Amino acid sequence: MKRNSRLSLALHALSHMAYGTGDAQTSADIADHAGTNPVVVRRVLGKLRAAGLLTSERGHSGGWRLARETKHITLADVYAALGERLVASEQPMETDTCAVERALDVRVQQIMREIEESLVGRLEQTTIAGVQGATRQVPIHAH
Amino acid sequence: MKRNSRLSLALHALSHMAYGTGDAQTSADIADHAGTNPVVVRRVLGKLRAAGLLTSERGHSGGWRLARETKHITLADVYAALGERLVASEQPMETDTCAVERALDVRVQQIMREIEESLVGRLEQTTIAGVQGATRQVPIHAH
DNA sequence: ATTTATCGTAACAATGTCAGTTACGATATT
DNA sequence: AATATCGTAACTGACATTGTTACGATAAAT
Repeated sequence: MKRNSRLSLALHALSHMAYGTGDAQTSADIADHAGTNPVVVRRVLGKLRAAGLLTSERGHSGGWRLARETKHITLADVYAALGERLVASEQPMETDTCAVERALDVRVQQIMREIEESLVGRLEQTTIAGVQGATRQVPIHAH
Repeated sequence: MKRNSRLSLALHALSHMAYGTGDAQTSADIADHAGTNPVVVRRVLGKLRAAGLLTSERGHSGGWRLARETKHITLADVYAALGERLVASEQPMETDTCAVERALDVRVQQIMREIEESLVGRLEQTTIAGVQGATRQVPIHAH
């Protein structure tokens, strides 16, 4: 895995769990399916749990479960849970530049925020059920 | 500078040049204004030149000029020029997973591409003139 | 109670990306 | 000839990210 792997892994895991039998999915299983490591899975899914999208249980026969139906989880929820800012950044401004430059900075950051908001708006329009459901419609070209 | 600094720097430089007197702007000047280094500026603006958004001249009294009016340069042009992929990635799929997993992979990547396209659609709606023009309307709070 | 399976988390290594920097050649003006 | 500027390579340091090992905490199974 390489870039945007957290978001990609989260979508993978959520979609996969939606297929599950109702049993909890272990991080080892999810890691196998997603081609990564159990600790990495726990790291990422831990954020989703903190956001109330998943629950986890320790101990024997523990693992991960969906906290709600996938049709009530949007990509924006996942994005927010991971705390990613693909476009905008929340760095404070430098104060040692002139007023004109600062105004330009403000404007550029404002534009970035607007784009970020637009992105989130788009993410709100797709649910995990939408991702997962459509998977069935994708033709599988087995080589 | 830290994150998304290339895009941010590009917007900065373009907006700044739109204010210029018509003289070419040197990378040193732009670097000063943007709080970075001339070489970094030349790196980033070089991509904009390759995309036909800017021209540059070597030698004494050389520098950078806009290749078109700022109202004919959209943020999507800049984004494309920089070759950034904020959302999607163009990495090839792994072939050693099972068909179901591959189908899920395909679907996740498809979703990412759709989001990327949506982002570009949003970027097309704002021009550099829009960034620059609105700057005048932003109140300057001088501290 | 012991064993086993699982999460939670810390610590570390390997890797990759990126901005910054120095240096120097090429080129164009003065 | 001197000067200013871009173009580019090479290197460094900072930082982010993933993978990995290790180990404690917890809960079920026996």
